[in-house]
Amino acid sequence: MNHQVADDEMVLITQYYPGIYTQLVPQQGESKLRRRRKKNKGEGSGSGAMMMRKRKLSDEQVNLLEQSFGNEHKPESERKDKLASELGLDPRQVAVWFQNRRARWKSKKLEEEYSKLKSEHDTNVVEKCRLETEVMKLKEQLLEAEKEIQRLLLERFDGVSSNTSPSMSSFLMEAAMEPPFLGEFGMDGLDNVFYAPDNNYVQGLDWVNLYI
Amino acid sequence: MNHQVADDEMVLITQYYPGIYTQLVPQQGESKLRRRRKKNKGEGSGSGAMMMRKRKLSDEQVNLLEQSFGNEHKPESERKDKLASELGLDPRQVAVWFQNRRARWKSKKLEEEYSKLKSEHDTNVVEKCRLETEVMKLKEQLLEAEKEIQRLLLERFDGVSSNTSPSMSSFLMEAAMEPPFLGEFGMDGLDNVFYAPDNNYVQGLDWVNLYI
DNA sequence: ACTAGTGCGGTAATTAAATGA
DNA sequence: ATCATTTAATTACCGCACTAG
Repeated sequence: MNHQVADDEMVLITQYYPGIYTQLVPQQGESKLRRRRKKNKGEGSGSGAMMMRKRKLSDEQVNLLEQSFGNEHKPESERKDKLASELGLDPRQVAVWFQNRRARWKSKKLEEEYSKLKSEHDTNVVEKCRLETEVMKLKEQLLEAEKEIQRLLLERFDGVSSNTSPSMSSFLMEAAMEPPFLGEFGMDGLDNVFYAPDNNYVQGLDWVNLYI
Repeated sequence: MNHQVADDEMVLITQYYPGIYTQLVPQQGESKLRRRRKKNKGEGSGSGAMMMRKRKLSDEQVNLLEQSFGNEHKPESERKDKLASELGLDPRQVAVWFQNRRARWKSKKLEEEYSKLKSEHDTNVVEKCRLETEVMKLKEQLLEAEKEIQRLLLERFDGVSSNTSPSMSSFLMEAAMEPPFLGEFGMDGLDNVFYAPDNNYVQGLDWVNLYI
């Protein structure tokens, strides 16, 4: 009960209001090639110099506006004017409403995209970790296999290093002779495309609440 | 030189303004354990109902406010009051300014965090792709190695399937007998921790400009 | 319990700069 | 190139919630 001075009451304000945008403008054909009247002649609607300013649209007004926004975020001026007359609002107010609504929509979208991206990112981090482990494991197995092959070959020829499939053996050699457990795997053709910050710290949305 | 219409002019407005917030509060000791009782006495300051309201802070005022914001995002009331008197502003305006500034800072921070996260995410996607390829390659090699081992073993015993190191062989078997070229690798212990949308579409920031 | 003070989210409105026809 | 519209940034206010005395 501390500040109900003039909640959604009228507040007297000396404010020039944008013209009346009366729909009784001589309709000059097109929908996009007219409309000016910024230098409003204050007398319009309110007639007196003072205008009443309602601060906060009624639920009904908001509902209709919101519904229209659902249909199209950026309606034509004609649509806006029609809305204005239907709602008993100044066309200017409707225009302003849509502008602010778009801005709101945008930042909301940003937040949504952020959390979506965040969860995606997190799964990828986990996945990446798993893949790295997988690679290490496979390299180790490959090394063991190669050792086994060497053992079998040596056992067979006892000192001679000629085998039956040289191309495959060298192919295996190449892979198995890499130093295992390294975490980096060549960066074959994708160097320097992105810098890799590699900071896998997963912070929540807490930063929004700490200033400094 | 295009918009000096009435930049920092005055506009008459009927607005009750919160009291004067005199800075002559008796300082009661601590820095964190006081602060309450601003006793603003509403009718104060303006007393007359009409107030002058400057419609846009001067550069100087904004500069000082911005500087203060750099020091601390959420200054004490006393600090705000001091600022107000230094700048010739209503303490209310200063409070409002800080509030709006914080909101702005927050959404800006959100945008920054978003693009940071985005680039991180992109590098991870690339990395993940690379690792998957690596895994496939290694599995293939492992399969080849296992075939080679089988070949050598068969060649040696000609029909009998007893080898010299059974544990290692089964260990290799397990890995090499998985169907290669599959793109999924077990999901060992990490199932259902995160749902994996797996949509690697990399959209830019274009969505911000398309409504509908 | 009561009350004042503050922060925050949401919203309305205005202005400057960018864009478009 | 003027005029109209849109976006981004600002300023301000309300309503709610929380906190502290």
